[in-house]
Amino acid sequence: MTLSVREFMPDIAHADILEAAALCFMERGYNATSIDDVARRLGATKGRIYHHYPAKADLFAKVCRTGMDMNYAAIEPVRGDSADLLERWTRMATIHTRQMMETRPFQRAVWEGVELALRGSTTSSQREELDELLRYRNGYGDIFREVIAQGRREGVFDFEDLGIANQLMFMALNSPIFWYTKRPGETEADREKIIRQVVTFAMRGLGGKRQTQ
Amino acid sequence: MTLSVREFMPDIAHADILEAAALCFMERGYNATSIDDVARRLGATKGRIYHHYPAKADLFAKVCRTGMDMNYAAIEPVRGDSADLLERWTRMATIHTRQMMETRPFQRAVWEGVELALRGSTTSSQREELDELLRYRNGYGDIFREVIAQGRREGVFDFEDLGIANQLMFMALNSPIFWYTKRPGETEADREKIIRQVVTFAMRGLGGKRQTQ
DNA sequence: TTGACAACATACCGGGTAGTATGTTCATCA
DNA sequence: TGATGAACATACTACCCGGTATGTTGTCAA
Repeated sequence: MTLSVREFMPDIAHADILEAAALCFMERGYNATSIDDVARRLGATKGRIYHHYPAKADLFAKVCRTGMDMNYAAIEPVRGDSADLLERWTRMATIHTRQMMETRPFQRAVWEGVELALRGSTTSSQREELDELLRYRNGYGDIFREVIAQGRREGVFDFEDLGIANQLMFMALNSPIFWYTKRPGETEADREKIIRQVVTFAMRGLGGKRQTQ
Repeated sequence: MTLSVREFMPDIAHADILEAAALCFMERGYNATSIDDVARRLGATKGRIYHHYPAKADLFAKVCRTGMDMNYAAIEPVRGDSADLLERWTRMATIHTRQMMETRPFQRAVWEGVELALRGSTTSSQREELDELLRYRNGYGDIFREVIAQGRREGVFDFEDLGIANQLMFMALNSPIFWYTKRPGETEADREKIIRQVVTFAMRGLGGKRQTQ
């Protein structure tokens, strides 16, 4: 049961702006999105946005950070779970994948933000913000990394290089941000079926010993 | 044995420009890359580029198409392979993954081009070029899709939805374009080890019955 | 040797956009 | 009730970049 964007946001006015920004960034990418685009989607003008955010880069950074905040909040309940390790990983992966689908605009911003940070060819002002996003995201990734590392020690997972395995796992779990779109008559069962396939693919890929069928 | 960019290109002058453009597009993305950036990398000026390409979009499209050309050429030899189906898939996947690593700048352009095409928020002039790239790329994807579909019928693969399985498979096989970087003292054996892990992950993810260890 | 053309370089223009400076409205509170 | 400031809208500027128009150099053929 992940959080909706609005529920998670304390400030409603900001949530409006952030949602519109996230949608624009998802549809056109950071560079191709103008502040006027975001304002137009809000039915407002630049003034409103620049009143709350000093620069476009700050707005983007806020969208990214909000996306990661939601991810952290979503998996927090199962982190200290005392369940079987493979079961814990499955819960985490399921929650994560669902998160990718339900908050897709924010997660695509995170993806692009990480790409921008890794390229590193930006001005020093937004450089720091993007680096912080990268650290924030790596911290999140480490949570999964530790689980699959322990899983390998316990013999429930089987892979060679931990870094590569983690990358491949996240590529699979994150992939819905690229190809998932909510269909008109889509039910909760449909979504669960998609999530199950993604999680199963990743688990098998990691050499998981038990089938999550 | 994949083709190098220069070997594959018939026109040398064009290869210079395309390589420089691919590197720029990889480092900064399409929108953030100016024609002057590409020219500067070439040690030239805009004039040289605009003499050969009518617009920035055409240059980008050519880079993408070149990337796909190389992919098609690389897997062509094993398409009609009479080997065991899982073996054939493994060869194709291995070649594809190696291709992602060796021609990474071009493949990242392809990735961004597909993203741009799917977003569809571009002017009608480059719209047609991007749509053609999309078809070109889908044709390539269908080659793999048919193999894993047949594999499922023969019982060597096991997955639910064919479309989702194909997406997940390509996410894994393509992933090196995001995280792979050639290390200083890297050997051919190192590269093969990486490729093997990627291919193994994808094969297991697809429910492949035999281990490629 | 000269005309013609390819292959560039140089100089310039125009549109789009981030950011700013300046209104304007409305609620709140002394 | 008037002053104050938040929350915007409006109007404007400066800059970057795609594209073009024009100049320059070398080559090659007749």
